[in-house]
Amino acid sequence: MLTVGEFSRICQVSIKTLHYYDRIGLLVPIKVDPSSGYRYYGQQQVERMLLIGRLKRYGFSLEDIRVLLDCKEEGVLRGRLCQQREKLKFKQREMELVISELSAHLQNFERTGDIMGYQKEYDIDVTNTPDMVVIASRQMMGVKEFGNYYSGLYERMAREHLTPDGLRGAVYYDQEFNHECSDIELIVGVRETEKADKTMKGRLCAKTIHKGPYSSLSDAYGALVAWIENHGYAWDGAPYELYVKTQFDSLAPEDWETEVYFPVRKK
Amino acid sequence: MLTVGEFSRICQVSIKTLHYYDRIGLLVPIKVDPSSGYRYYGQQQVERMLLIGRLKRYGFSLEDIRVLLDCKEEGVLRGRLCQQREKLKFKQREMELVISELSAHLQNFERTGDIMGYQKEYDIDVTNTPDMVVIASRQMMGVKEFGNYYSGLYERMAREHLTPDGLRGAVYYDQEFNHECSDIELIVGVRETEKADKTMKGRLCAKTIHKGPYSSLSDAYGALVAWIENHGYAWDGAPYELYVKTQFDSLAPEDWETEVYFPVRKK
DNA sequence: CATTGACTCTCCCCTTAGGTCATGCTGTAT
DNA sequence: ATACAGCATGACCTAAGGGGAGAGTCAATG
Repeated sequence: MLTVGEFSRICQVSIKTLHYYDRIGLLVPIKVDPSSGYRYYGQQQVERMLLIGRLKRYGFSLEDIRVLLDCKEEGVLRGRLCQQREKLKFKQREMELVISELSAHLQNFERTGDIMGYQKEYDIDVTNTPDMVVIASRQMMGVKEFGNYYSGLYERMAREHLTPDGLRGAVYYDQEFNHECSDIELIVGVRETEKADKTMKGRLCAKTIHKGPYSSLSDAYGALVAWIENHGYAWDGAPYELYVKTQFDSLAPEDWETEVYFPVRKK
Repeated sequence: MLTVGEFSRICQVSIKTLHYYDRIGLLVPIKVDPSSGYRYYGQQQVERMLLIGRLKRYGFSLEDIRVLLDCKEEGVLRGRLCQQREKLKFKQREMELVISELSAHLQNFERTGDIMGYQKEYDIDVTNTPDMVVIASRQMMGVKEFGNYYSGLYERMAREHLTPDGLRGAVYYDQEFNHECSDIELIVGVRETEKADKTMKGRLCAKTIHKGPYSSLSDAYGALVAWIENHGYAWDGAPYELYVKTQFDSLAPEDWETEVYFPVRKK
């Protein structure tokens, strides 16, 4: 039997951490002296503690770890580990992207001496957009669930024998932008007018093209809004994006292209 | 002038976030109606908000960002960006390591069906260690500051014309392990007995070799402690590590080797 | 003018994974 | 018996907001 101090030295974790793990039920001492409250740990708990440390490095939350360790099915365990590996790989790719973004920013900064320089390079103009015949799916959804809902639309297209015309986009109806859950309508352009959900009437829009990953899309929004204000227009309806070049064209995120439209009227 | 709602839609951040940024002084509306408390933002603040979002992606804390944006010197700004890029690259390398560790773990798990299998592969035995003639530097230090203190020792070796014998290690005196700040003594073996700080007398130790990055070193500690208990020995003194193969031998972290020693006596 | 509905305000509590005192009790060695 | 190391609990703190309650405000409509 080991006291907290001994146990903490062996496992290389702080006593506070052990107190905490006891409190949340992740690692409960085998014995607690009822009169003094002293905690005593057993040999075999060293193993558990080390495993906890490992899983923590793998990026699991303590809650996840508790569930994992209490779960006896080997398959589930293996599944969760695999899944976590994929998550880490994904995060790594994301980080790669951020680094390249930062590098580009730095270059731009050194060239122009303006820390916001990159943002002024949007070409913006006002056009009358053509009508778009689309099927649509409007829902409260998070930005990350786009994939799920899009696949729903494509499934439906297959079922109803619709022909895509290459148009893909999203309309943002929401008043306030919320990363996790917003009122968003995904649209896919189709040929069959009669079977489509609706025709989005052409209208006057301020438009620009955003090149690069979606993480910096809001730069385009900012540029557009500034332009609209400065050129005597007023914002008039839900903005939308069309995804012109994306990962589905097997392009790297730096080469993606997104058109951003803001419906406007002359002030 | 824009209301919070409008501003939040344009910049794609939540109203809550804007409230928060106002509160911490990171982005203060150009006007606040004194009677109603309503916030009004200006055009030019869109730019600032977007830049904040960017810097946040780059991994800066909001406090950092506030300082950065208020700092007018271009050089400082560029320096911080460069520095942050290096930090991100470092984190990326670390993540790479974790992924490879997880992959190895998974393989081991699938082979043995034992989630702790990897941990049982330490070869442990008891040896009488030889005397070690060392110069030493004992301090409260964090694990990450090893580099600083080691370089101090090497500097001193150069100054006093000491000859290293290839031994490098650290003794852990502390009762409780604390990542940030522990009582650790760094030691470097030298040839000149008379000029050395001390001779660490050889004595009975349980020993094992840990292969791989330092993040999983505590596995070795755990294995040793379990072994000591199970084989009728008692722990008797401050444990220490010797770094046998490290990054200074230009090896990848997977190939590093560390010897871990626990002084023991027969029970 | 009054009402409605959308918008906004502040205030308070909650999250993760513990860290940092402060104060008081316990165990053991001398 | 006493000193001192070790241990306990509890309160408060972190970063970056999210969620909700309850109340006030703005603009358009009847």
